[in-house]
Amino acid sequence: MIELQQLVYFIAIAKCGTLSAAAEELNISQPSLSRSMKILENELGILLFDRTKNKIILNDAGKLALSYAKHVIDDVNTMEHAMQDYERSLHTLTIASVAPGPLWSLTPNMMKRFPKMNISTEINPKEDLKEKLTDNTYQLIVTIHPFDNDIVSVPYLEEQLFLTVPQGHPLCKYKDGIYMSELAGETILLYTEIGYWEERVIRKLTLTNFIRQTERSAFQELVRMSGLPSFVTNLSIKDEIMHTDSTNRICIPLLDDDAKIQFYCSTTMQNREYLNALL
Amino acid sequence: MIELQQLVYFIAIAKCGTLSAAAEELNISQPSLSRSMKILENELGILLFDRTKNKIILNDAGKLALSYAKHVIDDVNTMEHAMQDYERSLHTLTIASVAPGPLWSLTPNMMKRFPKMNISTEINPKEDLKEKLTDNTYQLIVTIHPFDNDIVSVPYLEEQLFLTVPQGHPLCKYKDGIYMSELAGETILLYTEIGYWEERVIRKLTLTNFIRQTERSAFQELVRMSGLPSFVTNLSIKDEIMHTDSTNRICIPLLDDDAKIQFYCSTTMQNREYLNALL
DNA sequence: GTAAGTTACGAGCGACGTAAAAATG
DNA sequence: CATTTTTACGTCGCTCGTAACTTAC
Repeated sequence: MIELQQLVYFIAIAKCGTLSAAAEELNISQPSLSRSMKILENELGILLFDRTKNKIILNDAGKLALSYAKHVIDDVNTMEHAMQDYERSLHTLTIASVAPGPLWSLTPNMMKRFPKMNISTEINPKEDLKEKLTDNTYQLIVTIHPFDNDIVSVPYLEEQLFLTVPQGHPLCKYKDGIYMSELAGETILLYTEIGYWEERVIRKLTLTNFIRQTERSAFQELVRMSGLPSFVTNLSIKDEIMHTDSTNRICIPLLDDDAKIQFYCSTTMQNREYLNALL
Repeated sequence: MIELQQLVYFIAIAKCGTLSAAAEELNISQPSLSRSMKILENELGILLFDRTKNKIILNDAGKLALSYAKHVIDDVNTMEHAMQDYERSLHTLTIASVAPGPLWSLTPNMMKRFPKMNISTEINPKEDLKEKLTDNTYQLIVTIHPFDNDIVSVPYLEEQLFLTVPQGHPLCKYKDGIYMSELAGETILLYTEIGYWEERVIRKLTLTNFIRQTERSAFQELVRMSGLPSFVTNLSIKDEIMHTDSTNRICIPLLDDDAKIQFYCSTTMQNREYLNALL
């Protein structure tokens, strides 16, 4: 039987041009390499090199064999990588959510519950979460609706949108609640990485001016320094409370139905142990 | 590095279901097989089997690995066969001719000149001989025209068509020569494997009746027994002369231009040594 | 108890490296 | 004379097989 190592050696010789150079690169002795190639030639039943007394070069058969050998080695490498990827996937829990809020508690929760797993999270407001759950791209998804058909779903968290404004801001008069329609003409600071909230609320506020900021820390700095209104939710408020206190901002609940989302956490039947933590 | 043998073992286990059965089939001991699989698992970095104390079955990773392993082994087998085919091709001289006549002398000629080669011959009256010479399907071709452009051609033989009839047959009056047009209405025995002659002459004799025979010996028997006319050529006549004598048949040359063919023997530049024998 | 898999141990084959030889430019 | 390949030889390691052990049906 051909040995893979022989093929690797053979490819190295083709690449390096001489036995000596290839042996150097392969960290083996040159006599060993010479022998290996003779054995390979015997196994294939055909000479792969034109040999003169002090020169050895691929002949036509060698060139033919080279293309096959590369193919075989490529396949072996593909196999090894595929198996490594699969092994890694066994230790990776990928969570996708339509909005960031649920991940703030779900991620640490899962890290504690499955300490040996690599937790990978992703905000994906698109429609393909269920599909990617089924094809195992994701093992856990957070959406705004439950699923059935071999998918297990549980209600997870409810997220309520608030507007925060500094003390003394004109909007303070709505401190018991405000409707989105009343934000027309206002300028509001907006953190951009909010997933489905963008589509759910922000796109509808066509008469409101937004100052967008993608960097979380820069956004928080702007909130503190500018005195402009911004959004928070019941889920984000723990992060923001420090700033809320230090700047004396007040939280105004948004009263529209759209300002409240019930999230559901779903996974496949075979991964349902991931949901036990939430029951 | 993975060993191909390990993959072969692995595939055998998947096929046989148990280590014992696979070891039996592979003609190795079962402990050896058990060890090989553990080593393979180590090399791939992932367990391929679910092991209970006295049972071992492929897990999901194993099923994944199996498909890759089969692919790798297939490629190796393909490589081995390709190299064997190539090796064989180095020892095979394939000659194609548009008609059988030239092969009767060319084949023994080449066998004597290249005694280590396997000589393979083929009658091919189609237009693709030059193409198949270039792609090395054929190494030597016999056609009715010479070629140029990296192809070496030499005139080889001239073949002249004759009609043989028994003594006393009405056509004997044409013993100095006959035209094809004068064969209208005659019934003639025809050996079918005549390549280009079929198209060159036979198809044009629309008013002549043919009794076709594919088997050479049966054809010769028919010629001897029936007293019907048949065709011979200057190249075939050595085979037929015995019958000609024993049955007192006479040969009548066909006088049309079409009844004479000049053949050319051609090969590629790299194989031009094959033509040296003919110069 | 039989059949299957794993562990332990000893033997043999094979691959490797060093050293030396042969050949070319 | 330097570079390259091949041959010879001794050592080390790997794989194999036998034997013994464990476990399940």
